[in-house]
Amino acid sequence: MIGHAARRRSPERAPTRGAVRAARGDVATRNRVLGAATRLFAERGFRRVTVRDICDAASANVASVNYHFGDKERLYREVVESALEALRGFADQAMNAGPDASAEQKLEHYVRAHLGRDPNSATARRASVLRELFRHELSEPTPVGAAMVERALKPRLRYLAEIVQSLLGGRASDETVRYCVMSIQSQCLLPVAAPVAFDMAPLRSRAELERLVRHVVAFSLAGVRDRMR
Amino acid sequence: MIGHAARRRSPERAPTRGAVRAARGDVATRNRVLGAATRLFAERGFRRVTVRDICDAASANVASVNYHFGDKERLYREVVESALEALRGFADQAMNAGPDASAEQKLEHYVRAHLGRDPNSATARRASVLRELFRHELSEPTPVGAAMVERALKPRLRYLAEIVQSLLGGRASDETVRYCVMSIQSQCLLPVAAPVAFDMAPLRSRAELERLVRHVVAFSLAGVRDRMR
DNA sequence: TGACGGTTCAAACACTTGTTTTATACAGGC
DNA sequence: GCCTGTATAAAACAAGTGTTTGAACCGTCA
Repeated sequence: MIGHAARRRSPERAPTRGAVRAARGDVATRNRVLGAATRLFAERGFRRVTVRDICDAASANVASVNYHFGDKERLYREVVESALEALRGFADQAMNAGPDASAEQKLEHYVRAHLGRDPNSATARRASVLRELFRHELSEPTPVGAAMVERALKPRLRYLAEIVQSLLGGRASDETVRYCVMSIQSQCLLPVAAPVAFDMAPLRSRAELERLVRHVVAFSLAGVRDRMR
Repeated sequence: MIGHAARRRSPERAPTRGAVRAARGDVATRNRVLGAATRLFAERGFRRVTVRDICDAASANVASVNYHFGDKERLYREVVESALEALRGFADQAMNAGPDASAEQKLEHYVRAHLGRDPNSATARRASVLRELFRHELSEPTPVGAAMVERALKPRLRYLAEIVQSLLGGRASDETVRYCVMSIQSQCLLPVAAPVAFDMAPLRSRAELERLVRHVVAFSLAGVRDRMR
């Protein structure tokens, strides 16, 4: 499994091109497998999905995972890679409140991108795939998880640090900034990471989401400003 | 596995008593297995531990799990049960700041119990077992997880709600109180639930922990008070 | 002492899971 | 036509996993 090299000989040279059959009506098997794997890995995590689950869901043969991706782990890596790629749009949007936004407006925009999004929107769903994958990585770490932190989370923390620094007028220690970032990001992450912990499971109404966003923004602004003195 | 009844016939009547051998030098096999299982489940979660792992660690035979506990799932349940029991001391302490403590002092005491504890203390280690178990439950839910939320988390949220209500002077809506509780508890939980996300992995010094506690308290007090207006 | 009963052990069983193999189908180049 | 390379299918393989079995061990007590 993950962390071990493929057992015997790995098909180093991936099937170069071709997909002759796929030119016709149906989606290429490779894509169907990738799609099913994305859905299932997000639902259950790496270990709790079998290649048979994936291939059944994709109406493909058991061997197709190994044929098209080498092994289960590389399929997982490709799923994560695609999710990270698809998330770029989300991240760009969350970290772009407009050219002349104040620090307060940036913070509100950032929080809203995380908590206030209609869960049925396309970006929200793509973002939620990565979030689910990440959630599973927390308790079931694979070497892939580090890449997710590095590419998806770290940039946001840096962006948030800029906002906080700006709010504090540059008069705070690095440690204070780090703690404020942690406090804010915790509020953005935990409710979605552990919905069960807060009875957040039922999907909230748009109005309720908006009140939640306003709460987190107000709470955090007050918290940060208190640290200024 | 979990969620399914035992396959053939389960030893309904647990081995009544006895443990004749254990009266002597060594710890009873049952206890060794329970201890090893606690450690391993906390480390890796239910599915990623095999009964052979447990029995090896406990220097016991493979059959001992099924003999003493019926099956792997019931062993897990007993581990969680013990952890919940052991945690009671921690919870009592976290939710008892002394007879005449102010709401502010209660909050500080509560936060310190969660974030500011020397990770090597006995209570902290017992609490961390349950936290680890819970962390795994987040991404790999078993029927046992609900009990953990109900018995370990819900009471704390209620206690925190009392503090917040007191801080707000009873002049806030239930929703506001709920959101404040969420904001505070998020800060108490996430850093320990997802240390990798915040570079919190290296154990912090006592002084650093103390500063973190003070930050969370100040940040949260300011946040709550802001919601009062 | 010898039957009894709780306990332990090595081995086996039944099943799952990732992977490999072997065979077949099919399109394009010779 | 044949040959080659790609793609899919069915079956098999090897390792791992939860569980069961049947014998052996060892105090206890009639």
